[in-house]
Amino acid sequence: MPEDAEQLLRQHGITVTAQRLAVLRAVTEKPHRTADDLAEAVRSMIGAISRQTVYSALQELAERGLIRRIQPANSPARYEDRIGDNHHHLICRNCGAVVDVDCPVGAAPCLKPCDDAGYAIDEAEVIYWGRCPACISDAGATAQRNSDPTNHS
Amino acid sequence: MPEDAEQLLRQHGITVTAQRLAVLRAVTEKPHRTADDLAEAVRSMIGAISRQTVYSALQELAERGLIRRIQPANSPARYEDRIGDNHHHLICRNCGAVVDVDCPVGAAPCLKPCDDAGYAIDEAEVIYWGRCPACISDAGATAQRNSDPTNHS
DNA sequence: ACCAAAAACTAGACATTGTCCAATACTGGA
DNA sequence: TCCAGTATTGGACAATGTCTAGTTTTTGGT
Ligand SMILES: [Mn+2]
Ligand SMILES: [Mn+2]
Ligand SMILES: [Zn+2]
Ligand SMILES: [Zn+2]
Repeated sequence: MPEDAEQLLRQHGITVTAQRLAVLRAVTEKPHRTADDLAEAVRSMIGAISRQTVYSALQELAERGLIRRIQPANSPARYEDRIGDNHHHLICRNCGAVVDVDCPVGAAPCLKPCDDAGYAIDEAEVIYWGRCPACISDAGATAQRNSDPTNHS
Repeated sequence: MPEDAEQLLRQHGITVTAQRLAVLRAVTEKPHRTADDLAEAVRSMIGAISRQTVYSALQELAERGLIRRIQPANSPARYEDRIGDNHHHLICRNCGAVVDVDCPVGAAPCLKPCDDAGYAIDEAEVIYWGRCPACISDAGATAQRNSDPTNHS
C-alpha cells in the first residue's frame, strides 16, 4: 500500500525491503523513539525483525538523509523523520520526554561562536534541559515521595 | 601539599580521601578527559584506584558542584573544573577533540525557545559540531587514505 | 519466469560504558 | 584510641551498540 515509501527509498539509493519499510514507517508514526521502541513497533507490523537489522536500517536511513538521529545525555539514541529544518529539542531531566523546538533561524549552523578555534563548524546543536509540565505537577503533588523518573513520554 | 584542595572538599561537605583528592587534581590538570583517562592519571599519582571509585568520586564532585560532566554523542562522559560560567563546547566530528567556547551571555539558560511547551528550563546546552584544524589538514593531505578517526586531542 | 550476483537479514558473540552490591578499609569526632 | 559512619574495592551485572559468518532476499539481465 505505501507505494510512495518504496519509491522514496529507491530515490535515495536504498534497496527496498520489508524491514526497512517498516522501520521507516515506525519512525514516521511517532517521533523521538528509541531503537528498542522502534523494534517493538516494527514487530507489531511485520511480525519479527532482528535487533541488528533495526540498527542497520536506522543507520542507513540516517546516512541517506531520510531520518535524523539525536543522542541526548542519559538516553539511548532517538530517531525522527522531521528533517531539514534544523529544529532543536526540549528534554525533561526527570522523565526524558522530548519535544520539538523550532529554530528561529532554520539553517544550520544557526549559531556561531565568537571564536571558532579554526574548526569548520557544520551544526550548532541546542538542547534545552528542564522539567516537563507533568513532572512539575508530580513534584508539587507527591513531594519527594517517589524520586524515580516516571514515564511522561 | 595541596592543603587548599582538602579544604575545598571539606567546605563542600565532602569527606577527604586520597582518591578524591587525586581525582579532583586529575580533572583540574587537563579538562575534558574521560573517566578512563582520569583513572590512568590518578594511578600515576597514587599508584592505584578502582574503576568504581573513580566513578563515585566524579559523581560526588559533580553533584556538589566542584566539577562538571559533559556527555557528547559518540563519546564517554568528560569532566572539567571550569564551572559556573555556562560555557559551551566545540567538538570535532572526526577525532572528538573538545575545546571550550565562551557563552556570550554567561548565565544559564542563555537561550530561550519561543515556545517552552510548559517546561521549566534550567539550561540551554549548546554543542558546535565540526572538524578541527588538524583533521581538516589531514583530509587535505592524505585524502581518503585513512578514514579512521585519528587522535588529535 | 529464471538465475546469478549483490545486497540485506539474522543470531550470537563481543565491546564499551556505566551501575549495583556485599565485604573490607578508612576517616573524623568523642 | 575507639567507634560509627563513610568510602573503597572487586566482581557481577545492565544497557546500548557493533562485528561477523552464514542464510535469505532482492535485483538486473536473460
Ligand atoms: Mn525532533
Ligand atoms: Mn569545557
Ligand atoms: Zn518529565
Ligand atoms: Zn579532529
